[in-house]
Amino acid sequence: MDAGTDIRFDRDTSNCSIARTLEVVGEKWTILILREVWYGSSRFSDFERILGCPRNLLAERLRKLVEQGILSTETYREPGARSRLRYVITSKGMDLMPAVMGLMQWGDRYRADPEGPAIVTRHRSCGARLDVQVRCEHDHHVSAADTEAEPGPGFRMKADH
Amino acid sequence: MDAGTDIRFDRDTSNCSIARTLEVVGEKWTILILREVWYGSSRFSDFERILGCPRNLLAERLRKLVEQGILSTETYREPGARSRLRYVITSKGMDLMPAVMGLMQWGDRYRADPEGPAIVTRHRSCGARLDVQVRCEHDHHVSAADTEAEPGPGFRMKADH
DNA sequence: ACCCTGAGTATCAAAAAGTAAACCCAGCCT
DNA sequence: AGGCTGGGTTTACTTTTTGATACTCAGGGT
Repeated sequence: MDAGTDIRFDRDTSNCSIARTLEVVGEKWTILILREVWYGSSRFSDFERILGCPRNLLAERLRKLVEQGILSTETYREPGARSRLRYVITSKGMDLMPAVMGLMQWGDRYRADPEGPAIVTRHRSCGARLDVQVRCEHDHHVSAADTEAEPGPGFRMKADH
Repeated sequence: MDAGTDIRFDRDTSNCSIARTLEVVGEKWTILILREVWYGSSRFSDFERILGCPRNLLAERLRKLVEQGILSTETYREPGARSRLRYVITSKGMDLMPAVMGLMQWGDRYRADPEGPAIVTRHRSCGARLDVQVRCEHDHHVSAADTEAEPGPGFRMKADH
């Protein structure tokens, strides 16, 4: 392979989609907050109770997720109470769920309790169990071992090379 | 919904497959090490050069990944050099790739450079571009918004509840 | 025997996370 | 008007994680 386009050599890793995603969701608690949102929670106090995480970090993570457009806030009103904020997932946030489900699937497979997983996920419309898969444009079901990575349009080598 | 099986209430989060997976790959650098392995690197010095991460952390992460069976070590020998270790991904490690590709796909979509992604991935056998998808057992293509989570066999409420 | 190189360890300072507690503020209730 | 409550913010302190740098070690080359 030509060293000029060998992605294993001195490529510039500043334009990496994985690293950029981790900048947004790679901090402690963030993925777990998204898990709770996916499971249906939306209130600060619910996140706090279930996660058991420090309130200052929770507030900080929620702020960042809203800033990034992964969550948005809505006001709601329970009878006899004043209106409050709730955090709801946006479509941009929903697009993170395949990755989150991928982490869950791996945990179910390799680190589950003897009794089985705590949570099972289903296709709401038909009730069938879910599976995260890699497919190609020809709709082949692709195993990870049968994938390859090559330089794309934003590929760059390190400047000082 | 019955509070006794409402996963949003006081469930015991110690048996969570997402959290357990993050215990293994949730630290800084770990996912990026797996990215490099996926791109084809296998040597300590390659990881160090490309990631630019501290060597002690790199050593620690590699040790943990080997301990967990995600990577394994092999010895290799280049002519005129002594035999050394190389890190190769196991099938258990390969099963993490859908989650990693999911993160990449989100970054490609929402945080890409104007020029486009640095790396594109293909199905090696047919050359077509890849897509991470959620499917159900009936092989429907499922959108994240059309999923639901319910208690599974390992579900438990908090003890002190 | 001595130097070189890849692959790590050891050490320590800096940054981030965790913990605990006090404080704030809007608005419903009395 | 004053108290109460949910949903936070602020501050102060401890512990853990990260980052930078120096050091080690094993073996091959000369």
